[in-house]
Amino acid sequence: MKKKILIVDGHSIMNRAYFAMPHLTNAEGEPTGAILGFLNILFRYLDERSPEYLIVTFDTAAPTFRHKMYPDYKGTRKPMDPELHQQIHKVQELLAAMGIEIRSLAGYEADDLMGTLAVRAAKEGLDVTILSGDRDLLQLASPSITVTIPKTIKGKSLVEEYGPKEVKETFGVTPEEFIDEKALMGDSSDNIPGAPGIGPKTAAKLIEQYHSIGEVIAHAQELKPDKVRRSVSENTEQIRMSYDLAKICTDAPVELDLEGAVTGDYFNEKSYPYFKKLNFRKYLDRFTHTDAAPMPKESLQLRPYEEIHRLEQADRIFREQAEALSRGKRLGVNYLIRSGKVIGLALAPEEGEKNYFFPTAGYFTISYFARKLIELSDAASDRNLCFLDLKGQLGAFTDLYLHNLRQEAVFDVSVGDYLLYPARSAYTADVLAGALLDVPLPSLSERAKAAGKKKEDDLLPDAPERIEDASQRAWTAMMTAGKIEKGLKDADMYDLFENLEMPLVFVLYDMEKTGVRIDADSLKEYAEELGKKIDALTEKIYGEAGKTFNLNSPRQLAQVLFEDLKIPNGKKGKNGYSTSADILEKLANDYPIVADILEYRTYSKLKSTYADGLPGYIAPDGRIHCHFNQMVTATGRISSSDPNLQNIPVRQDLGRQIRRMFIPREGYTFVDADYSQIELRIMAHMSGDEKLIEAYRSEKDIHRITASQVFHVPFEDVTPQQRRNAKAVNFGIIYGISAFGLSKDLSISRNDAKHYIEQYFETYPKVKEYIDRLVASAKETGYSVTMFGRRRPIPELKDSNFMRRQFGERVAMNAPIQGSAADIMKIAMIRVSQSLATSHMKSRVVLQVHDELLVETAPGEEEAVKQILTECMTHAADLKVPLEIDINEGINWAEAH
DNA sequence: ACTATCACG
DNA sequence: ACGTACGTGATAGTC
Repeated sequence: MKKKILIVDGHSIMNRAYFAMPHLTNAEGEPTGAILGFLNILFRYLDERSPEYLIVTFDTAAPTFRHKMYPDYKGTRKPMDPELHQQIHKVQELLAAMGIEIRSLAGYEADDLMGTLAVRAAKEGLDVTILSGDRDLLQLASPSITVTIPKTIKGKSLVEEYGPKEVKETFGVTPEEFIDEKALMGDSSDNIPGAPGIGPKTAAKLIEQYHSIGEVIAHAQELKPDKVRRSVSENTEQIRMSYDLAKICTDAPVELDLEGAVTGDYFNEKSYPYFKKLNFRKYLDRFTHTDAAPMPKESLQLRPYEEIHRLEQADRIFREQAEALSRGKRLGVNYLIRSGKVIGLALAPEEGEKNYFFPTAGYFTISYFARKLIELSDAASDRNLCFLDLKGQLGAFTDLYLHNLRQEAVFDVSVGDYLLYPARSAYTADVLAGALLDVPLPSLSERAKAAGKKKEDDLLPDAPERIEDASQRAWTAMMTAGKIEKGLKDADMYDLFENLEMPLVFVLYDMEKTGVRIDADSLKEYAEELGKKIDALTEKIYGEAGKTFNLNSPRQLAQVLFEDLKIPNGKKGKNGYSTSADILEKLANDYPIVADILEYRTYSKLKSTYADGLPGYIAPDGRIHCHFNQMVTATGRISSSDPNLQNIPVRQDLGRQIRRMFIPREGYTFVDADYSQIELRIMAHMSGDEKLIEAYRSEKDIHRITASQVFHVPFEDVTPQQRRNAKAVNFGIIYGISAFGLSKDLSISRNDAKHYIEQYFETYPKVKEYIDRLVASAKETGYSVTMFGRRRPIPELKDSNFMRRQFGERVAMNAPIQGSAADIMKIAMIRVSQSLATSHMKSRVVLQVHDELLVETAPGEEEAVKQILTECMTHAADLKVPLEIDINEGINWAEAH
């Protein structure tokens, strides 16, 4: 077996990866897509073939010998996208850290370098593969040199491999003749002139007949037609020069250093920080050890932990830390919790060289921890008791103790960092340590993999990896708190953090802990009914289609509707026909099968997501405890998951039945309050448009008033159609208006939509000024701001891509409005929760759905709850228009809403 | 793991 | 010429 060498065309593979991959970024917002694509292509080959040697080549910026020969060489080439340029630098650093041989040569292109290295390696008896995105390299194919070109067809990555035989078969010329062909036809991307008037077709024909430019030129006079004959005979010099430009040099002044090119373990200590920074999970999982060498610039050292078993020792440590906290020093705290059970507590003191871990099993109780942490919170002189994802930690306290924890002493770095960077994918220790401290901290799942486990769940509850992880979480909280605090203060968001987001952590924890009761029996009955309807409809649809197929498969459905039944289809999307509701609705009147499918979709959604899905979340207490996520949305809203209780059906009767199954505990009732058009009211307030403000003060149907004013008709004469249109425009403004979006929503022409928008802005000129101001300000500062100072960075506004820039503008219009509404609701929630607590009421907020709060109300507290909700919600902010709510009581959620 | 679809505000 | 309404999460199918 011959030994194998892989020679990679760095630039061209990066280029290919850049255009094939979506725009990915790491935690710092730096582009990483092309690098990931590059690695995917590279490792696809390495994993499959395991070559003994590997060299990656890159071009240099310096002019090459070709420029001397022909100054216009590559003269028409556009400058590289800066986003790609940046990544080429980074991939070179990464490859170097991995220990991969990188070669480039001033005065020569990577092609020449590859050509030379390939020929020398072949001479050494190696089996050579060149990996390039570029067909130019095909001229190098020989019995021992294969040229491999990665291809992406419909998202699938494949490779094409060319030896001399494949080149001849595919292109009809030998590798050597490739050069001759190019010399004749030229190459616009490299600005190689070739023979004017001779394109790919003619060139191929000439080479097929004469095999080389020498022969073509020698027979110039015989060539036909006249045009070709003249072009060749008048441009012989230019053709010869083009040949020299096109020919890849195979005797560049370089040595083939096989020793440096030996392949090895690329997932090593040196490369770990680079992968960590890039945040490529796929490759991070390949590391078998996670003790990374520090980054070159890095001086921070990770700390070891000491496990404490003796009570006196623990008491002493807590005493010392209480004293340190009173002096303003920080302390990082992290409970190790595993499926609800506390395994231990980790502390990371600001002073000292080690962390501590206190295990529960046989040594300490959770009451001891809770008492000590309460003492620490009392001792703290500042918000210097630091946590990471505090809400996830509060379960380690029992209710009584939690009540005594001094909330003003705690700092949740995850929440703080979310305010600064609301677009991060996660706020875990490894992400924060990487982004803020430049420390490559392994995630727990990496630790698990390095310990030989398949996933982190396979680690025992008290595995050393988990303890180490807890210790580093505490450390990360302690270490990042200062930077985050400063960041928040510099951005004028500390008040928002202190008085809104931090108190909200406790409110959301309470809501999750309380949960909401659900009637499992009714849900089951409902599921059975739906099942019958679905079965009947399925049969009916199969009959109409004349065949059976999987109704849930959009692909198969599209095949049946648009190909078998030949129903006229709107348009083909990227991956075939769309079968989405808005397309099908337009066909439902003419085709009964389409109407049935829409009905089927409704039932099947209700059944799978709600009727069948929700029961799996019912806890032993008969209630669902969803998660209210505080660090997910870019705008400041809360999200709900596991399950999502913010998207329970309400708009249609059948779906709304599910809300009947959300019930209060025995003897209690539900009181539900929701803001009336809070976002439009915010817009009226922030724009200061007198007419719009007046409209809200009049307390009449706002969409009707809008219609009346925009379309110049008396209030009483507004038609339902006009009201609908006005409503759509109102929403459009909030979403970041565009004629296209509005036209699609209303199924009207783009011109009509544009006209509506113009009329709207004429009616409310200050709204126009306001949204223009939002965009201008976001462009200037790079972020949008809500009424309460919450920011959303909008890097899309600076994007080179027009579409993404447009998106940035819509975001700049929407985020302050949606975000201000979220701020106001959060203020209301905190006040409601505090009111209920200080008056020692038993009623509890159980759900929040963006503009709605659901309170499980104890008997006798109904009126008080209504009063509290009304007071807290309507006075959460002082706007130029009233903040109104609708409020109702009922024995289930549907009735209360 | 990604895409299409659809539930909510 | 480009190809969009803003913000979420769950499910099923397909790769």
